[in-house]
Amino acid sequence: MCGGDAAIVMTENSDDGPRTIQSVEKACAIIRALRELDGAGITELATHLDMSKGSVHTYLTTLKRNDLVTESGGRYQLGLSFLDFGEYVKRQNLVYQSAQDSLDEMATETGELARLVMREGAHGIYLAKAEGENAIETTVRPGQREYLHCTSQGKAILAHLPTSEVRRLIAEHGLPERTANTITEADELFDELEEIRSHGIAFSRSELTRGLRCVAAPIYGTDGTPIAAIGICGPTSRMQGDRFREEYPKIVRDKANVIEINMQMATKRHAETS
Amino acid sequence: MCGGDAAIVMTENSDDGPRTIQSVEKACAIIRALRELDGAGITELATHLDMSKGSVHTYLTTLKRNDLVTESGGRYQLGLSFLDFGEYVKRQNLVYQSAQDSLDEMATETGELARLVMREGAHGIYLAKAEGENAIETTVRPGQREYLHCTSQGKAILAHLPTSEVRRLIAEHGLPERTANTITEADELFDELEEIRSHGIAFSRSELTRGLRCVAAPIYGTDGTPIAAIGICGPTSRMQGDRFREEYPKIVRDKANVIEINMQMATKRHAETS
DNA sequence: ATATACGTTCGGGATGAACAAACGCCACGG
DNA sequence: CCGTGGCGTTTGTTCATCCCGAACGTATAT
Repeated sequence: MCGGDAAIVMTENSDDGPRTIQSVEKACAIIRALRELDGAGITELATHLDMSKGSVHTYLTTLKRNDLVTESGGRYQLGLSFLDFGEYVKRQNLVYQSAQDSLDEMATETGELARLVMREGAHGIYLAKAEGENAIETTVRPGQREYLHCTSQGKAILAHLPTSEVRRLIAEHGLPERTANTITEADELFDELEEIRSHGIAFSRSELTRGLRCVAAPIYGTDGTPIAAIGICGPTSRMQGDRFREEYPKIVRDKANVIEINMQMATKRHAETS
Repeated sequence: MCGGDAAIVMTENSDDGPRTIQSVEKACAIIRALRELDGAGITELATHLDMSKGSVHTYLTTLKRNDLVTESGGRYQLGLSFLDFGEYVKRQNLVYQSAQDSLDEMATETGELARLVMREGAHGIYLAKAEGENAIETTVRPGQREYLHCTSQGKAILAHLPTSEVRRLIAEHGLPERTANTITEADELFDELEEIRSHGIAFSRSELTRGLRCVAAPIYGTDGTPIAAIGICGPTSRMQGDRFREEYPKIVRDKANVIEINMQMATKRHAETS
């Protein structure tokens, strides 16, 4: 036998779940690092990620060949291809396609800011907005992620997910605190979700930004689970009384419904052509 | 000797240039395929890419863990993280930051569509636009790539690159034909570039879209090479006479200059703070 | 009920990724 | 002018890792 007894070595992915390609994980780590560092050199990345210089170099060459990173003068940065993919992902998204018109209408009818957020796991991802005449300016950027439990739109989604699913998300991600108003206790969250269900609408209470108030409603996918949410956001001063309690909730619910119908029609159309 | 004569095997990356990580190449291929196919199942991808099902599954699991793809009901799609990265890449881009205001001004002053294109290799990447009162609608989307030789903005960049570099690009990519008006002969291209240099401005001649005309000027980076271009685009009917030959070229050149200065100031500021 | 198609899991063997060290290059500074 | 340090790049070798193929479980359709 060549080599004598085979030493039983600790191969395999330790144990953390299903098999993964470690090279791809490393490539993803490099991409994330390039973002965090706003671009970097090879040595910098190597120390940051605890890899050998040679190895980092090979990875970067590969990513560069695939246009995911660019290099100039020894400095590597994320490439503009991401912009291309990002636009693609957005436009190909069914909710985005179906919501565009309704968002615009919401904005012009209310004069405020209308927003679309989509769920991905425990996060809500801000997809699109439409600005009314008096719309506030926000620093939120498309693609930005935020935990569902700390935005009104996120809570609108959570409220209509199965309780077991919500518990799973809490167990997995906890309830990270974002501002002093963030709900950090599970019981408190469930009370709030209960209230949202009874109203059919989620209100925010300045959880992320002081003085900002939102009215949000969920959008259901074809499978009956909430997959997104739309909302109207404005300053507390204008988001009050009847408008805040009756008018805007009605608008938001109506538009959410229109969007759902648009989505259903689009899926039907798609099924027919294939 | 363990194993007898070692069979000399053809390992290594065949020969095509520098070493790359093949797993990462495959991951990139999968990402591209998911885009082409607008999402796909595992078997579909496996046949499309000529890989084994098991292998594709492992890759997709890895990409899913890193939020680059999402899965629902056995159907895999590119994830919304790309939107996040795309926005990041855009906003972190120095040219984009410096050009925003100038673009808006160009649009309001002319009433037409103002555009910003950035170079990446042999391609121009459409980065941003500003719409004037009468701006035409285009189907071009941020992040979209087009060869430099078939847009006015691309030619504005080419004209001010070293001739050797232009030759290299032609040798590597050729001059693919996009419409009947595309320049496909190197000599013809060099004549046109010569003319652009003498005017200091690039005019389009409906190369990509019938009835569309542009006036474009390059934007130089700190190293003295053109790295981007801005342009005013409108219908041939309005892009005529003095406006087309004098007024708009002047505006475009001026704004390009402002953008260059903005960029220099930004880099200086950045250097100081570090 | 049977068959087909699909996603998933798993072992074993070949391939390829990682390391480390050396190299070339440039910019400083002695 | 040469030495020195920092950087990106290259390369040989070794061992881990990824790939294949085949089996399994499940859902859907005939």
